Amino acid sequence: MSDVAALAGVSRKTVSRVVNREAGVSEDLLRRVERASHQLGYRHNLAASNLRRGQRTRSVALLVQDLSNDYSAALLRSIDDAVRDRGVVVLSASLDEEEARERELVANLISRRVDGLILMPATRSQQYLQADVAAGFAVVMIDRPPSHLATDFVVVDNVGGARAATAHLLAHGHTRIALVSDDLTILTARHRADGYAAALTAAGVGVDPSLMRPARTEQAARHEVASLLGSADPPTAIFAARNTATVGAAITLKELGAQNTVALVGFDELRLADLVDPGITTVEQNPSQIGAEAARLLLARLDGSAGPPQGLVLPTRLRPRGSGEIRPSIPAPPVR
Amino acid sequence: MSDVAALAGVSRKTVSRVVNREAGVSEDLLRRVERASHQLGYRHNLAASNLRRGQRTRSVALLVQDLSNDYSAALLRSIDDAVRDRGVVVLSASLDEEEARERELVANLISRRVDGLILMPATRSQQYLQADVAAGFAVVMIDRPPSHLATDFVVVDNVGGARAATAHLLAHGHTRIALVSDDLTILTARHRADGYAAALTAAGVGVDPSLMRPARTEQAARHEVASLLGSADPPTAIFAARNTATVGAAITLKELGAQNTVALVGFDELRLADLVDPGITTVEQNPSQIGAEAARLLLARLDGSAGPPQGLVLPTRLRPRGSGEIRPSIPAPPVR
DNA sequence: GCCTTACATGACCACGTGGTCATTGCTGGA
DNA sequence: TCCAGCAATGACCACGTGGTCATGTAAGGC
Repeated sequence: MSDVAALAGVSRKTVSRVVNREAGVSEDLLRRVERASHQLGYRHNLAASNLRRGQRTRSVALLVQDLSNDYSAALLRSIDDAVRDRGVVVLSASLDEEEARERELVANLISRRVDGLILMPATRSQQYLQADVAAGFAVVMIDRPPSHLATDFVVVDNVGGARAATAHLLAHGHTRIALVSDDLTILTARHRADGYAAALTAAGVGVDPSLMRPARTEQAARHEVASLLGSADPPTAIFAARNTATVGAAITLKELGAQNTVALVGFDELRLADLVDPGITTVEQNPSQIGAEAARLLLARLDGSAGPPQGLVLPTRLRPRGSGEIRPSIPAPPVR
Repeated sequence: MSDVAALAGVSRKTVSRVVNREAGVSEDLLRRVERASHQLGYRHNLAASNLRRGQRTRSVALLVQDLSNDYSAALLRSIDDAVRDRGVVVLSASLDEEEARERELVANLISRRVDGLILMPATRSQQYLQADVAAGFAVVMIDRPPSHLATDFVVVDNVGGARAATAHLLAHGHTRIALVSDDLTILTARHRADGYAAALTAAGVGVDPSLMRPARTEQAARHEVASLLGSADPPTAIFAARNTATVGAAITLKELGAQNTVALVGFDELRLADLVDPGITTVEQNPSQIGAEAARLLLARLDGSAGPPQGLVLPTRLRPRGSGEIRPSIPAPPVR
C-alpha cells in the first residue's frame, strides 16, 4: 500500500480510502491510485484489515466425519450457498470420528478467528468449547446434538426414522430383522438402534442381539451381511442404518442372489436407489435442508440474535422402492 | 495477550515465548503464564502472528464447479488429507460454471492470502491470474488445463477415455451411437466429444450431428435420451460423457424398458454402477488420485520448487459391467 | 478583500503479534 | 573480591491496515 501511495504521489490513507471505496476522494486522485494499484499488482490484505478493524473474518468452518461422503458434500454445498452472498468463505475438514482431531482442528480454527463453526461432533463431550461459546463464538451442531454444551443444533429424527423403517418391515410380515449400523458408540447410530428396538418391542417381537451388527465401513457391512445370511437362523429382512451399510448390504445381497428374497430398508439417500432392481427402499433425510438450516441459525447468531439455544429436529421420509416391500419367504435349504 | 501478561506478572514478550514454545523460559514463569492464559481463555491470534512474521497463512483453496458432486467431494477429501499434517486448512466453493463467480472468489481468496489455489476453471482464460502467479501465488489447475496461463495442472485423458468408450461400443457392433454430454463450450466436454468423433471416424462411421446432445443437468439428459429414442432413426447405443448424463440416461432407459436393448457407456464413476441391472459400463477417472497429485504439486511449489509448469495427464479406465456390452438389436417397430 | 464553510487530504496511532537487542541477575574461576 | 560469561527477561519496533482528527485549500457571501 505504501508503494502504491508513493507511485500515485498520495498518502497511504488515500489509497486506503480508494480501496474501501470511501466517498470524498477526488476523481483525479482516484484514477491515479487505481492506475498505480493495478500497475504494481497491489492486493488488499484482508487479514490486516480485519485486525485493525477488529471485525469478523467472514469465514465459517464445517467439520464433518468424512467430506467425501455424499451427505457431507451436500451439507457443504448448501452451507456455501447460504453464506456466499455475504462474502463469507467456508473452511472444511474431515474428523473420521477421531476425538483428538476434532480438538486440534477446533483450536486451529479458533486461532484463525473463524466467525462460526458448524460441527458434526466426534467427541463425546463438547464442554471444551464452553469458554469460547460463552465468549461469543457461534457454534451449531449438526447430525448429533451437543453434549455438555448449550448450542443450537440441527438433527433428524433418527429414532423416528429407524422406527418407521423397522415398522415398515414388520408390516410386511418380517420378524427376523437384522440391523447393520455404524458403531454404537456414535450417538446417531445408537438412536437408530433405539428406534429399531422400539419398533420391534412395540410389535411384540423380541430384540435378538445376534441380529445387531455394527459395521463402520462398506466392507465391514458386506462381511456382516454375508455372515448373517450364512447363519443357522438367518434374518428375512435387513435394516441398514447408514448409507455405506446400505450399499454394502445391497451388493452382498445381489452377490448371493438374495436381492429378491431378503428385504432391505436403508437409511440416507442413495443417488441410484431408483435404478437398482428392486429399487432400494430408504428412509431419507435431506442434507441440503440440514445445511441450510444450520447456516441460517449460525448467521442469525452472527447477526446478534440472543436467546436460548435452538434445536431443530427435522423429519425423515420413508420412500418405498421395492426392496423394503419384499415379504418373507420360507428359507431355502442351504446349498451344498 | 496483554491481559495474560498482566495477570501472570510478566511482559507480553514472555507470553509470546510461551505460546510459541520457545526455549529459555523458566519453569516458574511458564506455569504462571499457562495458568493465566487458561484462566482468561486466551486464544492465540494466527492472523496477527502471520502478519508480523510475514509468513504463509497455512491455507489453500479449492474451487470446483459443484461441491455436492461426488467427484468434487472426493477431490476435496483427498486434498484435505494431503495437507492436513502440515496444519494447512482448505477453503472451498462452487463456481457453477460462472466466470464472474470465479473471478470474485479468486480475488477474495488472494485478499485472504491463501498460500495456493487448486482450480477447476470456469473461465475461458485465466490470464487475469498472470500477475499473481508471477508474484509467486501457487496455482494448480485440475480437470481442465490452464488457458493463457502457465501453471501446473492435473487432468485425465478425456479424448482417450471418450475414444475408448466409443470404440468399445463400435466393437460391439454399434454404428448409431449417441453422445449425451455437458455443454460443448466446456473444454472437458469438447475433448470428450472429440474422442467420440475420432473413434467414429477411425471406424469409418460418420458423425451424425443429430445424435450429439448437450445436456447440462440430469433432467436435461433424461429429456434428450427420451427424444433420441423417440426419433425416427434412434441410436442403438449411448455414450453419456458425464456422471449426471449417465444417471439421466440410465433412468430414462429403464423408464422406457430399454435398459437391456440400448447399450450405455458412461464417463465418471458411479457408486452403485455394480448394483444396477445391467451393471453400467463406465470409463472411470480417479478423483482421489487427481486431488492427491494436485496437492502434491501445490505443496512442492510452496516448498520452493521452481522449474517449468508440470502437466499430469492421468489415464482413464474402462470398466465393462454389462450395459456397454449389449449388442444392437433390430429396432422394434414403434409402439402405437 | 476578508471571513466562513465545506471538502479533500494526510499525520498519527492502534489492532495482536514476534524479532532484535539491551538489561538484569546469577554463577564460577582466578 | 572482581569480572567474564551466560541465561532469563523485557523494551521497542514493525507487519499492513483503517479510524480520528488536524491541516490545507478553494469557493461563496458580505
